Amino acid sequence: MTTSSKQPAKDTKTRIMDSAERAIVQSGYGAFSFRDIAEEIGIKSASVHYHYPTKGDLAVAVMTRFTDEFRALLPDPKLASIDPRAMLNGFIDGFKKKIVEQHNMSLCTMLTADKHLLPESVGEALAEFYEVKLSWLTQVFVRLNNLADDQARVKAGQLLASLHGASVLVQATGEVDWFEKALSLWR
Amino acid sequence: MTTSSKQPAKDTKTRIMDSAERAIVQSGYGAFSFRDIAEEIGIKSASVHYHYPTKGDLAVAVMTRFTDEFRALLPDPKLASIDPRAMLNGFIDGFKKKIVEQHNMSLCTMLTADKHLLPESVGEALAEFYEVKLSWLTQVFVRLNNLADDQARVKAGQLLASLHGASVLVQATGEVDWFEKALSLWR
DNA sequence: TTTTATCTACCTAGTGATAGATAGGTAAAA
DNA sequence: TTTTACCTATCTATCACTAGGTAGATAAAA
Repeated sequence: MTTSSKQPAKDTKTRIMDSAERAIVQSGYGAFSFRDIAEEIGIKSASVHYHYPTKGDLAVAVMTRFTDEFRALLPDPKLASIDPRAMLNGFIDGFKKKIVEQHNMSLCTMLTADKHLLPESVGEALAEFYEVKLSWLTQVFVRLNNLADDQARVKAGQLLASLHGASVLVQATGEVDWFEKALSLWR
Repeated sequence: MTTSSKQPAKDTKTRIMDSAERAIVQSGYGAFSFRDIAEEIGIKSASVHYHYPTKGDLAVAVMTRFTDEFRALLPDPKLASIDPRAMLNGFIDGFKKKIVEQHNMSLCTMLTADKHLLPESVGEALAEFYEVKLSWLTQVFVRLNNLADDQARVKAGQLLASLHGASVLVQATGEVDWFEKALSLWR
């Protein structure tokens, strides 16, 4: 009774972002439309513009939310109670879950491919996301392999490339096994 | 004088494919148009449809030509006169040239990202290209590391993932250095 | 307690631009 | 005379985006 009768399931802004994220991940920035989103959640496209004036605004909101949720999932790399190996595997598993189980490429890979079409603001949100991943992985490699910062950052880039490239392979061939094969170097 | 006066510089079909390939690589399948291509080469969009009835036909032609040219550049993996290490480096350098110097992602990465939008025929041409790369790399790794076929194919997938992932990193960050960093594992 | 004003979240109806694709014509080459 | 390679002109669909309106909630003023 007292349990938040003010919260009507999910608010419209959230439902719009959910739909947009799914559409971008599936078809890219150029191929998702306000009309499709509106239809999916049962309002008119003009009402989507009410919440997010432009397509760029919506994409930035999606990307920002994604980055925040992602950051929240990452443990502190310095946390002594977690083995850095386990952190790495957790990171890889998280990526795998997104691309293999949902059967598409990651949000950031899709937006990167469409970078020439993006408003600058979306490009910035995208760059920030890569920086979050790179700096977290760098810290983990520093701990795991006793490396200097710049050396660890190179390794972070290598792993990140393997992950993104694995998603390309999976998508292109339709064979999900390629993910584990491509990542077996790191496990 | 006798040098092919039949070949008037470049025929229209070729110029259309050149323009389409550049456009796909730069902006993806969804964001290249018959109108843009027509304007670029100085004819009308209806005339592009004369040569390639549908967008899918044009994309298949581009992808097929790309695969053929690519295949022609690859040396026979069994050729004793070439060190397999050198073959690998040549492969990586070829990829690097495409994505770093031309400053965009590869044709196949772009089309893979847009796979949900592609006519089936384009998807098939794309899959064939990946198979060409994978089987060539597999043969090279068999020779280089004395591996069984299936083990070598896993390594081929790992390298291919690194390459494609590196192009994503370069595109996302704008820092071309990421290519060599991500590939340093393999050189 | 009623009125007035404001805000939220949607709507209808439309803009101009652009997309892929087609019908039908023309002029030159084979 | 048929084919080739282009053209003009147009079709229908869809795009992002906007103007202007409305029902309902909230809240301050009378």
